[in-house]
Amino acid sequence: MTASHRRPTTREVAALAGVSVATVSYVLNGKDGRVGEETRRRVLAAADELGYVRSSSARSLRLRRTERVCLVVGSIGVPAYDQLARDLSAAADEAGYGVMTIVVDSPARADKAVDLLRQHVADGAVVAPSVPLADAQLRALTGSRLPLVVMSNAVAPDGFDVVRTSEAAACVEAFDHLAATGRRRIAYLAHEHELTGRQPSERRDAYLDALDRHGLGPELVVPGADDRVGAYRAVEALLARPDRPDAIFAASDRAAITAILALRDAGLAVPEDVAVVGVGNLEEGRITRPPLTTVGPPAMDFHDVARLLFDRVLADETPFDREITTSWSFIRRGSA
Amino acid sequence: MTASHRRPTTREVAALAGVSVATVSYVLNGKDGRVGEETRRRVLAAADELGYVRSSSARSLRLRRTERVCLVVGSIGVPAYDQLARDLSAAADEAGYGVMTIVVDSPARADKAVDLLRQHVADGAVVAPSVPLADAQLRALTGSRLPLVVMSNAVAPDGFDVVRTSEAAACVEAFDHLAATGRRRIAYLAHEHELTGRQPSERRDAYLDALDRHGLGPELVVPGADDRVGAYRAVEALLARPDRPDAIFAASDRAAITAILALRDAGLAVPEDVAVVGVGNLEEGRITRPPLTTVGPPAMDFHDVARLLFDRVLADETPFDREITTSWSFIRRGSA
DNA sequence: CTGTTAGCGCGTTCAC
DNA sequence: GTGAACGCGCTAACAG
Repeated sequence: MTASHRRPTTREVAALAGVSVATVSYVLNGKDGRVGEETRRRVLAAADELGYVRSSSARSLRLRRTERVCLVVGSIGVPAYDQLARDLSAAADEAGYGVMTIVVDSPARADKAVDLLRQHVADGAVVAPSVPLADAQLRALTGSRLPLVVMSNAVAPDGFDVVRTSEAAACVEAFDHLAATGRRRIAYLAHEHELTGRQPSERRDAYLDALDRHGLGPELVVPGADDRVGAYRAVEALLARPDRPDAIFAASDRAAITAILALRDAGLAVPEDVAVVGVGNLEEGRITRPPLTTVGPPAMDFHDVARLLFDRVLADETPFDREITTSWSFIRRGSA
Repeated sequence: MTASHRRPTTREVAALAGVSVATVSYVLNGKDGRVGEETRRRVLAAADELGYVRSSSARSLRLRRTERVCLVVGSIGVPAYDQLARDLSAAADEAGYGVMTIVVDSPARADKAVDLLRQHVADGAVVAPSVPLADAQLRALTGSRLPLVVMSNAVAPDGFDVVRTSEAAACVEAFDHLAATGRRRIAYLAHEHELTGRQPSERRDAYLDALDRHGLGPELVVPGADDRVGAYRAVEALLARPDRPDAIFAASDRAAITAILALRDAGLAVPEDVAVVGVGNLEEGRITRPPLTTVGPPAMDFHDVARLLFDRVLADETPFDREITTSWSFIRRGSA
């Protein structure tokens, strides 16, 4: 492998091997049966000597395919997104594809993400931001014929697959359980985007509805579900209130787990003094004392999502739109 | 915007606007001053009408630049990697670049990652797998003139920048502190890759060294630092031993925090019965009871890394190799 | 059966 | 404001 400044091209390999570029391409792509053994060897030797590596841009241009997929998420470091990233990355790897990640944490970034996607930086995308894309943005993407899997409860399949969660019923069940066991003052520990976003939150709607149906006090919604430190502080603040809650429903398991800790640190018993319910069904909920009662899917995995995407990406003709719903349930353990 | 099957090209926009493709390109890239206002408007209108979006592959090919960077990490869902991903993503976003993520969790994947990188799927990369790349792999990458920032204590700059952490001294300090406060049986809660990998671990070396210097018992190294559930189980197992430890040094803060919980659940006092030290200096260590004593950087951020990379990526000529060392310290809070 | 010729994919930019 | 070359790999059609 000779050192040189410009990357060698198939032309140079061909020249060195004394063959045409076509032959080089056939050899390098394993299209054997078209090339004699001896020639094959010469080409490989030449490529090796020059340190030839094909240009992925040129290849993508010619193939009209990038062999990359894109993951659009709301943030990094959230259990569900991380798992999605892992599962998609594993599936991509298996298919010989790469993964681009775009973090969409503002409307401006959403626009930029849509632009990028329309420029065909990837052959398909899983779209799962915490704030769903606008209809117009989705249409822009399907308009550019990009294979798409959208994770959202707010849209129906329309040129793309949809993966949704049916969380409402399970949440209702959780709140009914809290009410039935005598909780009168239920606090809701919310994600930031539930408070600022325009999108409805099934969880919070279930909360408001339950308060209403059971004739329970004024709503008590505070932020703090996004991270553990925030959750701890939020719970501390809740406990300092004169109308201290006797139950906390946290929009994330991480926050709920932290709530249990904060309550214990404050000398309160869970669930006797304060009941705690989380969302997500993290493994970690099994090691708290008491174990965390939660609302969530049977297991956190996104193989389905990855499969839907690659079905579309690798398909010859556009497949029918599909829709998968993951049913959540109320998983009663010890904290409520 | 007319619906059509093939994506429109600059040629078609040019034709519709009655100008040349060169003009279209100039207009679309804001190279004004070369184009009259009226023409400009016509081009823009034509592009809009056709729903023109430029092909990023063609652009990359021509520009010899992908406007993408790559992040190579050992896994997803680990606090430090997640933060790195966030910081890199933010920097990339600002520069109008995208981020590809490659998860390298096996030697085979490392080879594939190096291949991809050599094919120029990105204009530069931050390489930070839990198991460092082999020298030959690094050389293969610098050989293809790829701007590179390597996070590793095991290599010296050589055509790439290196970001290292000086954790040894702080770890030694931590162990000395444990010994000085009378701990005689110190357990080490290790990452899986510390046990299986060939790479030396500064933390564990500091541990072994300390045992030796202070004449402390046989080593007690168990896996469990990788995730919270594993950490909880590992600590339970440690406590069931006849030679129960009186101190636990966990290779991650997440494990250390979990250890505190497990100890409390077992009815033991921290630090009186068992001292706990973590690694990483997570914010979360401030909300445990007692607050977590840890070894780590003053703050977990990777702006430096991102800056180094983009300095290289955006530089006209290859800059000098640089090396940044983040000094860790022993941060004594309540748990030891 | 083995290998070649030649054009294509599409945006960018220099010389006129 | 334009013509045309160029970046580089892929493959259909063709020749020996």
